[in-house]
Amino acid sequence: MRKPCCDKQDTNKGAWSKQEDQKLIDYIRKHGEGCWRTLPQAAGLLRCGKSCRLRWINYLRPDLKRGNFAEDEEDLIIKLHALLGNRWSLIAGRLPGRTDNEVKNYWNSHLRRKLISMGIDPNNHRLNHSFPRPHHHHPSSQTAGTQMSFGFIKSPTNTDNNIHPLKSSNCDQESDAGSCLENEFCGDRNDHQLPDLNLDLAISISSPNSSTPLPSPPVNAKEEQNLDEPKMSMDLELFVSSSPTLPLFR
DNA sequence: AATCACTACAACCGCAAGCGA
DNA sequence: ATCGCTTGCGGTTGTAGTGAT
Repeated sequence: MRKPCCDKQDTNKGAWSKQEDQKLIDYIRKHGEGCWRTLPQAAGLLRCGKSCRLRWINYLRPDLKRGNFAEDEEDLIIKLHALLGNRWSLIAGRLPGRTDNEVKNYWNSHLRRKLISMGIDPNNHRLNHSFPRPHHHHPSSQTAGTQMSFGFIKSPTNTDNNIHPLKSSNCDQESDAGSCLENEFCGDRNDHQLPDLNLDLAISISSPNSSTPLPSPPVNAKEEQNLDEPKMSMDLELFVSSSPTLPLFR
């Protein structure tokens, strides 16, 4: 077993009781999210600040959506994962009402498996010949019927922190993920080496009434949380330029 | 009915970044 | 510059729930 994160003997651990939840909610309603270190004592909770913060962010916050992920959310997570890797907080920042923990769990329990079953390596979003090959992609053969597009691959020598876009995701209009990937990566193209490219990520609202993308979101995940993002399906748009690479992430 | 295997998700931990003294 | 504290992130674990045998 691991060592406890708090040295205090008298802090509760494990599942939260309703009374504890209520104390935390009441305190934050009155005083707002403040110093997590001192919050437990001030709120009368026998928990460490870290535990309170996690409970609030992942479970108690009033703006959480909860419930099943919609198809467009799945699609967006996959696209963002291809672009960002395991930057769960950044990915969650693009999904209103979702937390990094929720996205991470959903990825690990659903989406990873889904990609693997389609013959796609979830680590690099490539067709993986050691995984089960996708049968020739009838949309109906996909469990959720999700239309997905994967416009990105990693260079084989790169880590998650260095993922290259191969092409913007315009192939999703007529083909599903597998065939899109096949078009992109069939043959020996897995060895393709790509130059460093600058990425500019933007979300646009795929509502019939709004055809113009929103301005590029701030790169800081905290600032992203403050965006007044409409709760509707979104399309991911990538702008690839040859300008010097800008720091996108911390 | 009992047991086992698997899944989903809440919660924990260690680490690193950020920031002020 | 560096030290200590706090916060936030990502990886991992624990466990309740559910289906299969």
